[in-house]
Amino acid sequence: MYKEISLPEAHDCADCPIRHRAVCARCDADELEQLDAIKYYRSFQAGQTVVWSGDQMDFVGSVVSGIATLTQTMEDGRTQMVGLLLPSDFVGRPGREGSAYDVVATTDLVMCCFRKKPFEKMMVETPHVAQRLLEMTLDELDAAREWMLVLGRKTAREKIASLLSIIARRDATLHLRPAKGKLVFDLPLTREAMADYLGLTLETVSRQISALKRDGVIQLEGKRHVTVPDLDRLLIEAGDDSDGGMFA
Amino acid sequence: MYKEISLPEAHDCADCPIRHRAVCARCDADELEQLDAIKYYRSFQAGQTVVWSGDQMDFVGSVVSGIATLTQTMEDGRTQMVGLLLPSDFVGRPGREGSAYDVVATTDLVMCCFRKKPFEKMMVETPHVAQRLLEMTLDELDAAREWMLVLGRKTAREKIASLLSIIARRDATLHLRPAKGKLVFDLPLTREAMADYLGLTLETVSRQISALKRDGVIQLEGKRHVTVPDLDRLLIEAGDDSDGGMFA
DNA sequence: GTTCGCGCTTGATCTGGGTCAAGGATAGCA
DNA sequence: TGCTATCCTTGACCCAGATCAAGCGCGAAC
Repeated sequence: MYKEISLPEAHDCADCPIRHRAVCARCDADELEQLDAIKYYRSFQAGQTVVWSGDQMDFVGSVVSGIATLTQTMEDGRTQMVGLLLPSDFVGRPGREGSAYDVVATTDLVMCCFRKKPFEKMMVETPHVAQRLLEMTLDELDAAREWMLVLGRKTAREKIASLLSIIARRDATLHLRPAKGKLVFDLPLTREAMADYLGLTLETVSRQISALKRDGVIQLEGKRHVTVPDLDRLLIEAGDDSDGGMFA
Repeated sequence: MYKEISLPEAHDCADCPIRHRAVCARCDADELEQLDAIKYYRSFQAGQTVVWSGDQMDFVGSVVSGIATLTQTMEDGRTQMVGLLLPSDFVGRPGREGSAYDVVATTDLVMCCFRKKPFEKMMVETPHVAQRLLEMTLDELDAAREWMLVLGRKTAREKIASLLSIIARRDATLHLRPAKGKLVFDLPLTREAMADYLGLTLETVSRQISALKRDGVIQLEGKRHVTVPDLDRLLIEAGDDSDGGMFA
C-alpha cells in the first residue's frame, strides 16, 4: 500500500539530532566510525509497517525522527500497544531472530539502522554500546511497569490524563522547554491509537478528552492541538501528583 | 512485625541452585571469586518487606529460593504488582539510589546480595556480568509487555487462565518436567496477590477460579493445590493457543 | 463543486466486573 | 477446646466503560 521512501542524503553522526541520547551516546570517535560503517538510513511513511510480528529482522536501529508504535494483537483482533517509540529510542533485540511485535510508523519516520550481525559483534567488543543499551532497556522496563499500573488500576479519566502528561513532558524535554505551568503540544496519536495504548475503546477516549476539556483541564484547537494551562492540575487528574510515568 | 532471620551457613557458588540462570551465569572462576568477595546472604520470612519504595538500597542481588513481588501503590491505596520474582531473578538497579517499588517476600525467601558500589564497579570491568544482566533485563521487558496485553485487553477469565498457565510452565521448567499434558503445582500467591497482579479484585479472582474449576479446566485440592488436566485447554482459555506469556 | 473516506463525537443501551455484605474453612494459640 | 485471625467463597446489587448506532467535519480525489 505504501512504498518505502529512499533517503538520498548521507548523514554525519556529528550533527545527528539524537547523538547524545541514542544507543551510540557513550561512543567515542573511533567507535562511532565503526558504527558508521554498518549503518544506513531508512524512511517510512505515516501508517507504514516497519516490521511484522514474527518476521525476520535483519537490523536493529534508532528512531531519528517521527514516532513508531509497538503493538501486540490477539487472534480475535484485540490489540494492545506495548511501546511508543520516540526519537532516540531503540528498535529490535540483539540476539533474537524475529520481531516479537508489530512495529508501525504513526508519523513519517526516519530510522538509523545497523545490520544486526555486525552490531551484535560490536555489542561484545565495545562495552560502551552494551552499557548504553542496558541503561536504555532498564528505563524502558521502568516505563513498562509504570504502564502496568495505568492499565491495571487507573480509571479511564486517569488513563487519559496520564497519557497526556507523559506526552506533554516528553515534548517539553525534546524542545528544551520547562515542563511546568502552561504547556502546548500536538497529539502524535489518533484516538484509536490512544485507546490501544490505554486498554480502552476509542469512544471512551473521545468522551474522556471531551470531559477534560469541558472541565478546563485541557484546551483543544482542532482535534490534535492541546494546551495544558496547569500541569499540576493534569498530574492530579492522572492520579500521581508527585512524579508519575516516564517513557524510555 | 517480623525480624530478619540470620543465615549461619556459608554458601559456595559451585553448588548454588541458581548458578547457571542468575546474573552470574556467564562468569568464569575468577569472576565468581570477585563476586564472592562482595556477596552475602539474607533471609526473609513470608510477608516481610525486603525494601520499601523510595528507600535507599545499598545492595542488588538474586533470589536464591522463595518468591518475592514488586508492587506499586497509589496514594489512595490502589496497588498493582509489576513483577513476580522467582529463583534466579535479579533485584535492584545498578546506578540508582532508591528502590522504585516495594519488594515483598510472599514466601520465605533467601537472597544472594551484592554490595552495590563494588557491584557497579564490576559491571564496568567485567563484561560477562553486564551482558547477562542485559539479557535478563530484555527478557523481563518482554514479560512486562506480555502483561500489558493481559492487563489491557483480556477478560477476567482469560487473566486468571493466563496467570495459571504462566505459573504452571514456570513450575514445570523449574522441576524439569515437560510442560504439556497434565500438570500439578501449588499456587505461590494468595487470591489478593493474584488480584493485584491481574488488575482485578480478590472477589473476581475467587469467582473465576471457581468457574474454571466448575468447567473442568482445572481441579483444586484445598485452596492452593492445582491440577491442570490439559494444558492446551488452559492456554485456549487464556486467549493464546500458540505460546503466550513467559516470565523473566 | 461534489463525493468519498477517515477520524472523531455523541447518544442510548447493555454488561462484566466492582462493591458491599455475610459467612465458611483452616491454622495457630491460649 | 474454644478463640481469633487470615484467607477464601458466594450472593445481591450497581456502575464505569463497552457496544451499537448515527452523524459531523474536513481534506483529498475526480
